[in-house]
Amino acid sequence: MTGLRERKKRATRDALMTAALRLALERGLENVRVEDIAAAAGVSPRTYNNYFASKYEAITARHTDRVRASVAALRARPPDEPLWDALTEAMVRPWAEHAGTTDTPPSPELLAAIRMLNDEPALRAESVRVAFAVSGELAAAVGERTGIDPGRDPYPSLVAVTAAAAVQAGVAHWLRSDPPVPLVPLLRDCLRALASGLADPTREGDDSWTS
Amino acid sequence: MTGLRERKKRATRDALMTAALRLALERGLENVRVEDIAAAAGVSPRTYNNYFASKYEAITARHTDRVRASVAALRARPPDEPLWDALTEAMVRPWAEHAGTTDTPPSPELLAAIRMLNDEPALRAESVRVAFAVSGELAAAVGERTGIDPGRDPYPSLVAVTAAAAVQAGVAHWLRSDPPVPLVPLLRDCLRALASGLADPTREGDDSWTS
DNA sequence: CGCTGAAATTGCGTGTCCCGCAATTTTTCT
DNA sequence: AGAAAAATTGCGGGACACGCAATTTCAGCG
Repeated sequence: MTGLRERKKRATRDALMTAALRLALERGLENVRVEDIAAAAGVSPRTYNNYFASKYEAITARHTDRVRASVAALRARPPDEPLWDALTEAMVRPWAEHAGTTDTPPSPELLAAIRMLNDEPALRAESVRVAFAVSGELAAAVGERTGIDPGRDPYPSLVAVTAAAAVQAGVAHWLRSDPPVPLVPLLRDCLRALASGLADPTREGDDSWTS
Repeated sequence: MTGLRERKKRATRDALMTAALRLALERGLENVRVEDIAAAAGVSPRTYNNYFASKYEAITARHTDRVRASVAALRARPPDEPLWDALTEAMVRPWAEHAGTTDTPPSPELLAAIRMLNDEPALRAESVRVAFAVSGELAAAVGERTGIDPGRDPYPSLVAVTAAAAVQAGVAHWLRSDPPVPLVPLLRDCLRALASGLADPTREGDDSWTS
């Protein structure tokens, strides 16, 4: 039972996020001012900055919320599950829900949004900033799961940051793929390749990319 | 034989970089304005923005130039060298030159600079922005070396972006390490772990971290 | 119900930043 | 030496982020 206060805050935040993303997609990123977003959400420009510290935060908020969800997803996996199984599921899930499966393609608007996030340098910088901030928590979760102290051994941080990077690379490749490739299997491939060694496939003895 | 024009441009760019970093270290990042940097370098504030598009670009320029150097270093490696040997050398070299070896510790000022780059969110964002921009070229270099088209196969991008991430993680761990750990061997360990699979060391069958 | 304290919204002002434009100075080339 | 090209500079505007204080809105209680 949440009070009216909290519900209103969430509604305002959501309205700002939605309006910001919609306007950015309609007009292009540089043709949107903070004033426009605030007006579209029905609040004052000053209130905008009470919710988001920069113009780009609101636009990337949906995406960065998904990233944050990955950490929670990892913590929600059964503790005895092997690390890379749990990590793969946790990283893939936020994308699986929205980006469609093999037979249900992603909505054009979502695709355009993700594309904009990857093409606009300012938005890339913002989302990567959050990704790195979150990677600390992700490393902590990996540390708990493996029993390795992230302060003493770089392994948890290494796993967290490279896994996040692998997802980034996978998404970027997905956006460029022609003909289109289903995202979720691609992400699984990337994470599997990461976990089993990124051996040069032009040399002998590796078959992780032939399946 | 370079003309006067080009030499002067390099000199002013270098003066701006140096002044920006020095002032940021002396006063703290938020207590330095573009006007101050320009004054310290002996140019007008307007000229500053002819060289750097943002206040933070100049401060991170030394570091981002190092990152760019990694790509050139990879391209300079002998073409028949195994991928991960070449990649490790290319990624480590820019750090090896400045961050000291086991017996020659890094200079305190450089350490403070790198620490600031990792602690200040604005500088992190700027350096990561450049890192990702460069990672495209790094992926291209990996593609050439392996003969794999980055547009068709995600492998080159995956290698490039995860290797960059591994270096980031290594540097971050190095900054936190107490007692201090020599950086170069640590980076080599991180890249070797990445290349040979980030298997969970708490499970059996992996010895890459015991050497 | 009405009151009181807490929390959120808002308006205003300020400092900073980034860039377009045109004028001026500096370098290069013949 | 003089013309062309390039860099520097001053000016001005647009936008952004934030501190501060006033106002409005909500929550809890007698």
